[in-house]
Amino acid sequence: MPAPSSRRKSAARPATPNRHQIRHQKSHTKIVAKASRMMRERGLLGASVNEVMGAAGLTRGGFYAHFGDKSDMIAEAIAKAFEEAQENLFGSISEEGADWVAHAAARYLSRKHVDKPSSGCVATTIGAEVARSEATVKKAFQRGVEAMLAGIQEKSGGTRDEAVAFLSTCIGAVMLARAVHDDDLAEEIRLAAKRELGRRR
Amino acid sequence: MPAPSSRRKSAARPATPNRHQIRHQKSHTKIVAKASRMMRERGLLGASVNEVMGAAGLTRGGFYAHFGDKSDMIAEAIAKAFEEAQENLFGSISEEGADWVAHAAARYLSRKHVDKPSSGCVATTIGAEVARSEATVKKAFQRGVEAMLAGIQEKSGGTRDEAVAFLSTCIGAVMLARAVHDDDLAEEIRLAAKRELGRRR
DNA sequence: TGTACATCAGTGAACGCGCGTTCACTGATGTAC
DNA sequence: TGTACATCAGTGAACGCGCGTTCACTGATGTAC
Repeated sequence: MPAPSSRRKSAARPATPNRHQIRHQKSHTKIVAKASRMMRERGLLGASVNEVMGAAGLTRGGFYAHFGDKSDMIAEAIAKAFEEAQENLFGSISEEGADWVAHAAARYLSRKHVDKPSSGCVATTIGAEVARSEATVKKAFQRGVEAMLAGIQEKSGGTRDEAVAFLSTCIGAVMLARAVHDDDLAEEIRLAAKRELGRRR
Repeated sequence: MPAPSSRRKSAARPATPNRHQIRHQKSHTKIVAKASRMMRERGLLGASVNEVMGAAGLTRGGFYAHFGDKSDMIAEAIAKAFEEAQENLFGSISEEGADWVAHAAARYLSRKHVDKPSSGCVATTIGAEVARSEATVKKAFQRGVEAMLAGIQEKSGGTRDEAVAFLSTCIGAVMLARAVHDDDLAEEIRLAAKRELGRRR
């Protein structure tokens, strides 16, 4: 759900927000930002309400003035995470077409992305948990995936099928590289996927 | 860890197991089997000791006669799950080379596999959780991944890079298809990945 | 401008619950004589 | 073959803990006169 955030029955908001509203909005933004990072670091279950609120400088009691339940927060955090990740991973690549694909693959399959899930792609860290979550969460996830696919297809100039395969390969490879025990194998997976995606032009 | 299963300091086992040992072994096998399914259905955290033991027809107290801690059980369950999944997904495909790839992709990316995670590939369901788990678990996962990669490369006759990309694409696509809200989009992702993998020969 | 009351965002203690783990135990099986 | 004791696998109550959620509250801000 976008944001039924307010306690009130929500009569149309006045043009200029007052200080209560500003404070609420700032807190809301901070909670979602912290949730979106913590979620990627520790998973949906690992990002507990108490800890997310603490990271945002608040206490747990205030949570339900912002969200109906934990799933609502997760849904917002997913939307935020997709925006951020799409910017980090695919933003400011000047090339287009086949060259874009190679650059995007190199960015997605960079050592940095594998090593730092907290600012990376949501799909690699919580995809499986989303699959077991309720509709609100799955819908937010779907919107993010569709945005990524649309972006990939536009920039790469390829088919929809190619965009799907590209994203799937990226996600699978990063997840495998993170899950495996030895760094050598992790690197091998990462680099193999990067080479394979770079070859397709 | 393979199986430090016994309570005793484990003097070499006698050639013929007695009834105590048979019972213990049967329970052990059943616990691991239930864990391996439950884990894929609900995730590592979702497969609680209590519920796994209950599913195996036992009570929670007996758990620590079989495993040092929950991670040990998870590690064994992962090994079991990889064996089972590799048989289900890639077993008995008579074709070889490029034809094997198309058949294996069709099997991995089947509607059935997407709809039934409990007997499917472990990587799609718990990969991200494994990445956050301790060494025992990651090592078991790694062994499974290496076995799959070796199997793929042998049967497909392709390069190691191609095997890595193939597996990554399969895993990413199935995870996405499960996580997304609308069935239409799920099917699109599944079929797109299947078509793309089938084209490569 | 000054006062009295309403409304707001956030606090912190409390709730019921399920988690992983421990431990004194029970009843079946194995072993020694 | 029969008896006494040891050893086994599994039981079930109990532990401390963190979870999501609720609620009476506090102090800051907004509003009416």
